[in-house]
Amino acid sequence: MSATPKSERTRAHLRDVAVRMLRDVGYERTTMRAVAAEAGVSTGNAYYHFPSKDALVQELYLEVQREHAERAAPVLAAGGALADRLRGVWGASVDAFAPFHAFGGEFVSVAIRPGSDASPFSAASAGSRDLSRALFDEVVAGTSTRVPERLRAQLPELLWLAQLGITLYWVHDTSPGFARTRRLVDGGAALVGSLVRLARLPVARGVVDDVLRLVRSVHPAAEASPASDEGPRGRETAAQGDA
Amino acid sequence: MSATPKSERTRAHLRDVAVRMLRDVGYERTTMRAVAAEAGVSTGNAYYHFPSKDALVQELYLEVQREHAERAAPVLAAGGALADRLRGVWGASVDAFAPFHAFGGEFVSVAIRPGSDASPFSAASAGSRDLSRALFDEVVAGTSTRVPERLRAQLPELLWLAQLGITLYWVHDTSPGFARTRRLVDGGAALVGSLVRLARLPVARGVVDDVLRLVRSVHPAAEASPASDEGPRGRETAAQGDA
DNA sequence: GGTACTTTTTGAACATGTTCAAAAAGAGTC
DNA sequence: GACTCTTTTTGAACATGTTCAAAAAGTACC
Repeated sequence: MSATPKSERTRAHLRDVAVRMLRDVGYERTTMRAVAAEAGVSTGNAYYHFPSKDALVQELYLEVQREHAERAAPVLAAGGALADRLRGVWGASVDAFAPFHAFGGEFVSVAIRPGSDASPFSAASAGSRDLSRALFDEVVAGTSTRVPERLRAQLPELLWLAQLGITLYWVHDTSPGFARTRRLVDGGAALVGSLVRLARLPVARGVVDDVLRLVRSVHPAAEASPASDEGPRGRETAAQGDA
Repeated sequence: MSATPKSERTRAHLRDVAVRMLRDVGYERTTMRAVAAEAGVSTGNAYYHFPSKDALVQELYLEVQREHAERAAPVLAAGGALADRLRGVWGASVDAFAPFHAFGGEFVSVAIRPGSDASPFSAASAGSRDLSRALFDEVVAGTSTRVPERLRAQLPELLWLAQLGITLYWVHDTSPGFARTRRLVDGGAALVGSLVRLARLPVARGVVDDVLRLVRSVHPAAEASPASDEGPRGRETAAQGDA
């Protein structure tokens, strides 16, 4: 781990400078030359420690995700209804992401590119992704709302995907105080509550099963209908959805 | 319109070369210098006719959208159940987009950036956006399925947003023949059919209204709760959702 | 056809992300 | 300390998107 302490210090310093710069002046104006200069090393050296600019952005994501988790913690500790927990966790993301809204578009643009290390589905993002996913496992696990057994397994992932969708919406949201995004969060959370309640009714059972089956069949790690689905395909990374 | 015929010819030639190149070698390898050289003009001249590389990508979108509309036409002409029409139109997009899958990620990345001309919500995209939206107006208008009145007004836009989501999924889809995306299309279409049917039941009425109200309240062109919502904000363009 | 004006075109220039060969610094061994 | 060998660091180089001042071509009017 601590290869050479000297090298490790250079790396850490570069990361700190980069994260601070990304936060303060955005993606575009955070040039590799500027980061390197600010850190007191050469441009090439920055590339020795980080394979690309995206790799630096990745470090930022990790910080933001930690911030989100921290803000969500009290909500998760409190127990309560699913809708309330969801509202709390989704809402916490709006607060945690707020400082980055000005450059959110740039970050999302970088993150959405399939090959990008910064993609929420990439192997490189495993760290921040797992952090974020765990929040929704906890949302479901710790709620007093009775969640039908059939739903329990897949619900957290769906809520995480919804989190991505909300973030995508937020990036485009220019309303003061992100009022629209907050309406989306509040309404969405309430809706999920209603739907979960509704899912218990016999009329809904068919549709619920359809949805769950569809989600499963569409999941990259699918149970594979024609057997040869996820075999010798090495380059593929983790999960992916539609956000 | 036909300002100077000479200038117009240069512009058209640049556009044709660019679209062909984007189709054949992708976004990155289609450099402005290469486009200009291939068209037999200087680099600066390309910038005289198109303000940015994104503007050229915009031209590609228009072509692809036309292709989609063309493939969807027979389905739309045929009438029938909502689910079938949807499956046809969404499925047509998979076929129409297929030649660009290799570079789909690059295009989406460009399109997702809020300020970008290539964004599906930008003013510059009005042309291709309207083309695409009209498809879903027609899907709903021409179906034999009985769609509850409350739904009719908003359904087309929701389906269009779903189209964006499907495209986003497709971009990440590495399964052979886009099998996963096709499962998503088939399952999604069937699901919409079921849900519309379900929406007629009294139990569902409450949730349906919640959804519709939420979508409205979250729409940029919202009826504005605190009155000062869409006032003196000139730079804002058209609609936007979460895809 | 010449003169004033606008539109179009050019090519050099700039800052960017990234690469790379070579230099410098470290680490281990005698 | 000198000698290998690896790790780290450097700075110049490359191709990119974009800008810009100036040249060329076109147009309108005398």
